[in-house]
Amino acid sequence: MSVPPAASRPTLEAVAARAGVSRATVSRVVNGGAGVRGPLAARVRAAVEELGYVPNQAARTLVTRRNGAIAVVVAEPQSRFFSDPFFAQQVRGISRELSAHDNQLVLLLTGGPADRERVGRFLTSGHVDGALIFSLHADDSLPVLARKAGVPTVIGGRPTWPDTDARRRTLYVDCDNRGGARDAVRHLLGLGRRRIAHIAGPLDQPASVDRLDGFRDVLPDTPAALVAEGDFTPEGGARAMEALLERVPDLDAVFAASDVMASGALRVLRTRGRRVPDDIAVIGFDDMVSVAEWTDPPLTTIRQDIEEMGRLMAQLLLRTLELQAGPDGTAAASPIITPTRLVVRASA
Amino acid sequence: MSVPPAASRPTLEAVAARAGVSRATVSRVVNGGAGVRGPLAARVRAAVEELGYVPNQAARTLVTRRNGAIAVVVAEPQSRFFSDPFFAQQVRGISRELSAHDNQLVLLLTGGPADRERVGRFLTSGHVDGALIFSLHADDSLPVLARKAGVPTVIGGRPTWPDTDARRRTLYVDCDNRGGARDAVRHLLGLGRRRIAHIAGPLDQPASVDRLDGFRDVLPDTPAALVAEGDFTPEGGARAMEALLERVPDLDAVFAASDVMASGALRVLRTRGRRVPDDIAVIGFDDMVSVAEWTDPPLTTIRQDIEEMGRLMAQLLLRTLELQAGPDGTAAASPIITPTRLVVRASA
DNA sequence: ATCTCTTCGGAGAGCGCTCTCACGGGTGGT
DNA sequence: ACCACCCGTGAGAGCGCTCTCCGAAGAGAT
Repeated sequence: MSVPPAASRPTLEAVAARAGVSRATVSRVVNGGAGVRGPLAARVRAAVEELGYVPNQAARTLVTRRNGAIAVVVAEPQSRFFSDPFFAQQVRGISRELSAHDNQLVLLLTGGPADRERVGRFLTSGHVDGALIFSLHADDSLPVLARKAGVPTVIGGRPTWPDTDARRRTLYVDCDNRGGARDAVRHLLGLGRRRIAHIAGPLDQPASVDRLDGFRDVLPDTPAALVAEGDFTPEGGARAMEALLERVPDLDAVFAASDVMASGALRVLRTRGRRVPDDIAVIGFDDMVSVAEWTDPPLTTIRQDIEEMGRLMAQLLLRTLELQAGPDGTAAASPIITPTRLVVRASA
Repeated sequence: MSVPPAASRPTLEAVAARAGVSRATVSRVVNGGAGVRGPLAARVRAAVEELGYVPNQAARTLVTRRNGAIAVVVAEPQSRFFSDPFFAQQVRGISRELSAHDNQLVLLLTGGPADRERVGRFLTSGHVDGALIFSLHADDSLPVLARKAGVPTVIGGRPTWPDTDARRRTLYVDCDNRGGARDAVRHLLGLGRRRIAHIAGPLDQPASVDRLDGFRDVLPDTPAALVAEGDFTPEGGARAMEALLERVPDLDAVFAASDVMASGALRVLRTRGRRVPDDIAVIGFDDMVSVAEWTDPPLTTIRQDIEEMGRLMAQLLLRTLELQAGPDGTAAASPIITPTRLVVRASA
């Protein structure tokens, strides 16, 4: 029972014996070989090769307190995770950055609250060096859990929590939602539009709030009738568009808080015989290629580089880990806001 | 440098001191509490609570040689992984089963061959207890790598390798592609169809081959003109359908090796004015809800329970691990073939 | 009341690795 | 030629945990 059935994997000790050196020397060679003379190092490497030695990660972690693995926690129902291209792109960016620094990506999908507890245990028990958390909803306890467990964490998107001290120490990466929204509205103004409406996202999500705020920055006197709340689905966008047309029949431009909602709005406008952009200019947000490029007409939108945001999240976390391990006078890293860019296509 | 900046996490030792018992006793309590008298156990649990003790996984792994984590390796470009509902369902099944046994799912996406090497190292270095590998293509080295590293592995789908001894010891979960195909064809025969064509998947994938074999089991004398190869895309299905109509204008039924290809075929038939199922009956494979239920007419198909297959993969792996740890007279587990079921809708 | 059997709890040996420290032999300066 | 110094190597102490002994104590049998 104590002896594993298969031939046990070779240890450092075995390699050392084979090469006729000490454990310490083999360790040095395996970890970069600094401070070991050429020929000796070569002999060690040969022994490693012959025995097919691979370091035991658990033993290594036990002493270094480093794992080489980063958790990506997605607190969304799996269906959402797999269907929304947003996650795909973000994960790709993260994956790329982590690989480049030889860190493994450990993806944790948490469905129900029971899962959440298990994920919490996983994080605290030292499986990973840090965590990247996507929690789009306000009440999520996971980031708090991670903080209490002392697991360095970077959040995807601005947290919704009140602006306490803890909040200010929280790292996150988000795009400049507010600035992007301002650019969108200014673009519409530049086209000579004067009755500009906004289709907002669900206002319990910070991104929606920020985009609405950006809209209001430029058009502070907009009456409430010109703002309708959608839910980031095409249907929600369509419903909002209908409501807006009803309330303000002569509007001449719409800024939707997402491309997907804009596509729903476009459908309604087409049905109603309003020409885009001639009668009504439409502008979206996200620049989801699969959406914005395929609408009719192709959608003018505010581009955010989602993959880059993923990359930055990973980078930020890795840098934090480095600082933590380094000298005590820790200059903390800070949140990152990525820029957005207006992409002009046919709809505005 | 050797002292972590944050307050160090409490160890077993600390809990033991607090509870006034030995390390061993605390360990026993933490691991189920067998053989510790009630009141003492309670005292220990209180100490654990007060100190917020969480076991150090690395230390635990070092001695138990168990990790509580299973890798899911997807050797596909990420775009495919995130867009194909097949993976989503399978991962959901896996996730469910692993969670139920308190194992963590570690998702590894391998894009290029460079990644592959890194994944190989990850597997061998003892980060995980076992691996579930999806490698749809014949030449993939990953399962071989895993075998050499001594990492217990279960493959998703029948392996393509030649039927060697090693192959026979390989565990996998697949659905009864051949039997399902037979059912499909028999159903068409039962409807009185006599000129039945087959749109096959890419024949470098075992699933495609098996489905074609099933087709041939029932109709051994089918001329080559009645079989066209597609590529599991709607366009491929459409092209294959066109070729078949050209070669055999009077065919009265088509069995497509996937719902997605069948949807392409349906489009072509509609364009050509062939009524389904009156003129030509169509039957698919997979029962992808998002496809089969939404075609016009709704698609008769062969259902495979993909989520269940994922669950079974996880189960098979966990059982293998158990056997490996258990008594030496190891009765090996064996591959699993899940049943398929004919789902009759309107198209046949 | 004595002896044996059972159960509970403690002591201690590692798991495989990293890292500090001490030491030997070479180099350069004088 | 000597001393100071440094660089390359080995010895050894843990990292935090599990698990196998063993002894102590309580229960039951005679």
